[in-house]
Amino acid sequence: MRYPASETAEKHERILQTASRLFRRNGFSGVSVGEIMRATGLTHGPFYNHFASKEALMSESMEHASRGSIGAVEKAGESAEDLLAHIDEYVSTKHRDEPEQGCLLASLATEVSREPAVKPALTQHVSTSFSHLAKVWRRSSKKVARREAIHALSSMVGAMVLARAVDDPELSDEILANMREALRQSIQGTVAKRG
Amino acid sequence: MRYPASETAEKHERILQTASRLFRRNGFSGVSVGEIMRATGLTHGPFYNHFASKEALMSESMEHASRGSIGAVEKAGESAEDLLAHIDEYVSTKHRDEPEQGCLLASLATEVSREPAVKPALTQHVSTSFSHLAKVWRRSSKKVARREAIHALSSMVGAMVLARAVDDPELSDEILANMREALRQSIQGTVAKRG
DNA sequence: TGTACATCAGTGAACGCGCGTTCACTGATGTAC
DNA sequence: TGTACATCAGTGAACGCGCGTTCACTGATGTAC
Repeated sequence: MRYPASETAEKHERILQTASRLFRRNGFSGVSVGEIMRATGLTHGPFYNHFASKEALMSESMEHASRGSIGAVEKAGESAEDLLAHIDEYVSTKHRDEPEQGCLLASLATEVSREPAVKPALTQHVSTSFSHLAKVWRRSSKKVARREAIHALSSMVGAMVLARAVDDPELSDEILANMREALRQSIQGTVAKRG
Repeated sequence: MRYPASETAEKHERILQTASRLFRRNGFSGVSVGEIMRATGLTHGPFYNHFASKEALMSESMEHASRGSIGAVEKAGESAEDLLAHIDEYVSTKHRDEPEQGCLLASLATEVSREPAVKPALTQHVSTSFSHLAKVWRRSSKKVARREAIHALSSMVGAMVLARAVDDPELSDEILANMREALRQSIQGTVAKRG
């Protein structure tokens, strides 16, 4: 049957929202189209009224998640204090235990490296993140600022990936606590100096 | 038909070898049992003479890959020079482009975080790696040594994950080059001091 | 304003496919005598 | 040393299952007159 036109866009949005959460929790290959539609409260058939394929949804949901989180990264780039606050949130047990609303790089980057269709969306997100974060080192040279931004973001992603993959809760907590401390030291050291 | 007993152990080893390469290249869910057996030169039936399940193979192949690579990590822990040499190999375009013989953390850690059966093997690998790498900071306190080891390994893994996920070759190269430089700076700074 | 009809998002059964896994069977090897 | 037979890794057809995707159909909505 036909439905009010106004609902279509809203449903599209809800599918994206659900997909981006489920993908971050279980990975692209760990979630079926049917599951996403069921979780959205629809049957699986009309999926193809909204998206050309699962691959297309993967890419769009990545853009959706990026739009939803890039604001926090921008804020983190405003000052060393903002960056340190962002790091404390990012490199936390809460973020480790709740991937579905967390960083898309930590949950999906490895799978994206095997899914060419999703790479452009992720590349955009990474590139923008570096630019935002580099602003923290505005008193240093562009070269140093960029290097430190890359170092910081890579460390955060790597620490989260390892903390989630490890079985031993103590080791996992230790990875996060040490990384927060290491980043704090590193940032306080580099932001102060001129490059 | 029955085959010489001597061949059985050798075939088991070959399956592990093939699996650990294919898993690192395409991920656990990106490789089927049939593909692994075919690549090993066997039919898929006898797989279950060697392994209880695909999950069991995933775990054993992780241990196999760990055994094959932990020596390089041990070597890296011998001195700051050895660590820097290891970093130059690890954070390289060659390693980025050849995941099948590369670091299992960079290729598989995210998937392992959703595969409880494989976590113990990976945890062991991570734990041992930290211990080996921490030796580089033998003149610092245990606490600082461990923190720097965690920082270094997480950065390396994170940089590799991002470099592989990104579409733009220039950005990817830039991530690697900057991370090598950032790690060099960081290690030269911290190894020199006492903690 | 009321009526007739075209639209098209949603429905849900069905498709082909590849997956992990099972199993009755084969036959060279290894062993008992 | 020679023969008879039990062993068991390898064979390959077959299994049930869930996947991504398709499609003939439905019927309330929006539109033409």
